[in-house]
Amino acid sequence: MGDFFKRVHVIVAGIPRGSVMTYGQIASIAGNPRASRAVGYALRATPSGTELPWHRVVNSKGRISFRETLQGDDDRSLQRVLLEGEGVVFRGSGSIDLGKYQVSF
DNA sequence: CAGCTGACGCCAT
DNA sequence: TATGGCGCCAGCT
Repeated sequence: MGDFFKRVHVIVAGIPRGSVMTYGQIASIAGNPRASRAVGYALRATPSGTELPWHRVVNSKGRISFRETLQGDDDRSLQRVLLEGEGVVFRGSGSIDLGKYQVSF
């Protein structure tokens, strides 16, 4: 794992409960404003079992990118369920209000 | 060393 | 609003 992955890990670990950050934002803070894809790769490569709040990372449109069907609930992703569990409200279109939940620095 | 891939972003249609 | 195409960068083969 490169240094970039480590930084992404640290940044994501610091996202407060009930808030989110975008891939681009994380990439920027990590040092490479255009490495948003690499951020997704970093999260995907993260071994399960860690307590990394990966579900608090969404794309620039405030939408979920990675969908994992949940047993008995076709149209909902695990990520969405986890966020709703923290109080994040999804709009009918399936997006969240970034202006309200995104962490700002 | 040279592609290939992806939990993305941005702009044109 | 919804798609589609292309650029980007780090890791993997």
